[in-house]
Amino acid sequence: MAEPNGAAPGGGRAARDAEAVSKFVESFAAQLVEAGMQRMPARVFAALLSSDSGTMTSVELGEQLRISPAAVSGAVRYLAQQHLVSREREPGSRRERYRVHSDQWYEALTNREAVIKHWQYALREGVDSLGEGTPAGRRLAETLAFFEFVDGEVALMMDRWRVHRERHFGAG
Amino acid sequence: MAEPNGAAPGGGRAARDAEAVSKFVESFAAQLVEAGMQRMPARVFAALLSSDSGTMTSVELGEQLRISPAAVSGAVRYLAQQHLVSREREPGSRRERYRVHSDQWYEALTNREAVIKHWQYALREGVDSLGEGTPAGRRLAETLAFFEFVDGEVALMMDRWRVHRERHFGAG
DNA sequence: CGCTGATTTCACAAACTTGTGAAGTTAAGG
DNA sequence: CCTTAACTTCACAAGTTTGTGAAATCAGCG
Repeated sequence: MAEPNGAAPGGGRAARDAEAVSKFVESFAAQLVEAGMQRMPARVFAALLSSDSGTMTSVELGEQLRISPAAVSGAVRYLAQQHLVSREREPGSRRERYRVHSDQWYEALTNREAVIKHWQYALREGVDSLGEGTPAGRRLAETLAFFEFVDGEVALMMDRWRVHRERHFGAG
Repeated sequence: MAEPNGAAPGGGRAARDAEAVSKFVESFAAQLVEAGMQRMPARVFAALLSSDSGTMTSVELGEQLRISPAAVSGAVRYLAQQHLVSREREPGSRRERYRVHSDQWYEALTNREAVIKHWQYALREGVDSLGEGTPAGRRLAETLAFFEFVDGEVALMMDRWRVHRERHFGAG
């Protein structure tokens, strides 16, 4: 049988408690679902996050999560599109490995670039069609200003985070 | 007929272009849906946002959005729970008004207090059950540190926003 | 180049969500 | 207290989403 998570029992380190891992995976996935991610991508992502190597194959994911290859395929496609995981072909094998980059995933969380732009566009439309001078128009203009403010602030915050991270966790 | 949005035609100001308002309401609601809000709450909220007085009655909402009283009821209950709207009883009437506080709603967006706490709890559980010393445990610890960092930064950012807002929009 | 194992695509059944009509509850005003 | 308008609750039908099995496609390797 394949050894999930790159930690082979008897391989020099105590075997991971499969049940504890699974418990974490499911509860973390539940958080992701609550935050709007679909169930399968959430579970796959959580499983990858909790693997020591940060990579798992399709088969390993299917076994840990008890889902079909089709479900793994769909989840991975979604995660790759969102830049939350990358795909690697193992040289000399037709097997693929999916990898989570620990430092990229939460950056993606804050990279709402496209999303923020859509909000700003919708709000600008609103200000125009309701009229700048109307109370409703002014309310929307203020909301728009808030988004513009946040947009800039988040970029600065991430710069500070990288410094903070460097200090506490060493170079990436 | 009830006059939606508190702007009575012939009441001294040009009548709002009902179709333009509706177009904005639906497109803004679509953004909210994309961001994870259910359809009805999103539409009700967008309608309130685009009303001049910032308040609408159940009947007005039902007419503008073409939905049943039951749908209005459910949507409003959800929005009130999320502190996105408040309910007011008109004195001397059995009719209720629902109000959006322009400055409260985007604050609520960033007040992920409860949500952030859940994430932090889930991640701490994960660090514990996977082991602080393992690669996976370290990955989770770093993610947890990120959330803690963001938590603090967002609070500071909102302080700066209030100053910025005061300057550009005058006192609330 | 065909064999074979890995991954993807596709149609569908099951499960879940959503909004409605209708009945039920509440409270203002006679 | 009875009437009646306003709001809420509830069961259900319609619509949507989700994950699966099976078939199809892809890519090493002999």
